[in-house]
Amino acid sequence: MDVSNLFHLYNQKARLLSKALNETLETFGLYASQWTILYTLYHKGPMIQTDIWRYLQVEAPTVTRTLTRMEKAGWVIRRDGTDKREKVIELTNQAIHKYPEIKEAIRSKENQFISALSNQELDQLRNILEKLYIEGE
Amino acid sequence: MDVSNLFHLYNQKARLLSKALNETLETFGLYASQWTILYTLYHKGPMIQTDIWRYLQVEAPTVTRTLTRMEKAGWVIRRDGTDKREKVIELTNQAIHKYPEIKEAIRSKENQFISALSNQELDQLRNILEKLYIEGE
DNA sequence: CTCGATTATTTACCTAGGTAAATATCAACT
DNA sequence: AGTTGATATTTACCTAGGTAAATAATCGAG
Repeated sequence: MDVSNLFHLYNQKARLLSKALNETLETFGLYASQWTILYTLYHKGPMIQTDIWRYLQVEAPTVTRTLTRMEKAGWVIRRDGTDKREKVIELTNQAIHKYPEIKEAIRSKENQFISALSNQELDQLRNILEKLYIEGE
Repeated sequence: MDVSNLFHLYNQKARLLSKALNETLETFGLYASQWTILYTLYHKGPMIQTDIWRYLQVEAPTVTRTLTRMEKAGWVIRRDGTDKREKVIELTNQAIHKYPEIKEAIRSKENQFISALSNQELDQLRNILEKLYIEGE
């Protein structure tokens, strides 16, 4: 059995899910990738950029750029750390204030995505995703 | 149970899988997204651009750009259709010749990705992915 | 204390995806 | 035949991800 179709399907769905989520977030002037940073900062408090990209498993330049856009849009503030190489990132009051509303919109959309799945299937999916073997991860 | 982590995990794996596949394809001077077009043309023969993007479920400009890069790299040829609006895309001899070797490299890598999964889990994954509900799809 | 290595961030350059709008061609109808 | 509407592709402008290399600041050993 050829497994290529499976990965093609996987990637296709990933794209379509992001696209749909971006449409939902458009109302808030936010993008899915920015939301993952907002979400992380909301739950973990102020963080160094390095901690953010390591946690999210993306590269440093990706976070630098996304934070620049988020700063411009008023979601985060960049503060110099005591270690002058570091930048401490924290949410603005506006971001904290709007968080619950955005979170609810996303919860609703995500529930729509999985509306045809049983709890057992959700467990299976999580389990399978964690078992994917990616070298160097 | 919050389902956000599940989607975060899903997207993270999607990124890491693409990254790993791109590393494998680097030897051939090819990228994962270009491979999906090469693969499609190899199996379906010459296609109009519109047929390609509808089949792959991406937008037209995405295919325009990727084909431009693939043409420059010598993987495809763009020919004018009888309908002068259309461009017929076909693989070069070079692309057809190299296909088996690339296909094998990908097959090998993908088998590594799923090496910890049973056949039952592969079926489950395919089934779950197809059940994801994305409006407008 | 200074010099070399390490670490944090940024910059420059690449692929890939999206939307909105411009072009160009075709089709169909009066 | 000319006009109108639809279709195929492209262009311009945006976000997001990656690598390699440049900067800047810190750390540690001698």
